[in-house]
Amino acid sequence: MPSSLDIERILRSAELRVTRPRMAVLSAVHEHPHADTNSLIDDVRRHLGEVSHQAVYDVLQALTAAGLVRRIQPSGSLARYEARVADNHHHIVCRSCGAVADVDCSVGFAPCLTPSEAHGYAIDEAEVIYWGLCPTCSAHTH
Amino acid sequence: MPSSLDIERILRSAELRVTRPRMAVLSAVHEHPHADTNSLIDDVRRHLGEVSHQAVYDVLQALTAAGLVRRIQPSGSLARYEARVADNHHHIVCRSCGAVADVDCSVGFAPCLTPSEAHGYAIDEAEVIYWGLCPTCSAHTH
DNA sequence: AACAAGACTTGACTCATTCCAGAAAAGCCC
DNA sequence: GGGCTTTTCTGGAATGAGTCAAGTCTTGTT
Repeated sequence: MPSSLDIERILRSAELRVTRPRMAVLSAVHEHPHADTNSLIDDVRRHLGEVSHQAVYDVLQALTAAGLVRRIQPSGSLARYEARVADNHHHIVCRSCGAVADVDCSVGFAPCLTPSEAHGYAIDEAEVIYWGLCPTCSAHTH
Repeated sequence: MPSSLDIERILRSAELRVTRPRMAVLSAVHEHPHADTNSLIDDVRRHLGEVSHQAVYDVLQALTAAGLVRRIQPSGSLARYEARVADNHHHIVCRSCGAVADVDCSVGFAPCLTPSEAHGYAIDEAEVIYWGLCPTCSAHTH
């Protein structure tokens, strides 16, 4: 888990100003991968006291634009954020409880980046989401 | 394009009652693949006159539950529906205008259904979304 | 220390989607 | 076809994530 000095260094290396909300949000994303925006807001407030939700939205957008954080949004769930970026991994989402887990790329490097027919699109990313039931939920259905 | 008789047959085969809104919605999804809910509402009203948006939402949910229609919702766009189901195809989404195109499965049958490590999840579907720029938008950026 | 650019706060607002309760229609049995 | 049950449709109001805009405060710099 990155120390607050690490966090600061990460922000500076992305040429982002270092502010308390930004530190807190980036730490929160590192500590709680796949957390949705509301959880992050709660977590940030737990550390800093009152922070406007708008600030958190802004920060998340800035971090995403800077590539420090990745936004994922499986159908039907809220926006979630994670700090693992640039390593081409994918996600498993539980249909029942919405839990998210990481999966490494199944077919080696940038596997699915070549669809059979691209219709003239210039493709730059292949996002893979596996749907299923997490261990807990599949246990409950028996 | 299915005739209204086909549409009726499809509904009955799924044990759904045949109502005018359902016929209209299912036709609209067949005619406009990847249309969002509002476009579908407009289209249905063009054919039937006034129909409550609630009815369209209900019908879409019923059709989705019955497996006659598939709901897709790429990050940041509204819910979209398509009538191609159960053939394991994927989508290309334009980052700029949100246009959606179909792509057949890149690696043959159910390709990505085997992640390297499933974390105990029981996986039933692999959803792949390719992100990029559609021909029109990539032309405009030059 | 002071400046300019960039962040944060506040509060109102948008808009897709959902909830609710009553009215209407469809399917089914006779 | 008529009556009964069940499901669907209507209309309006509510929910809630996310956005906008104007003003104030910070950060990093000169």
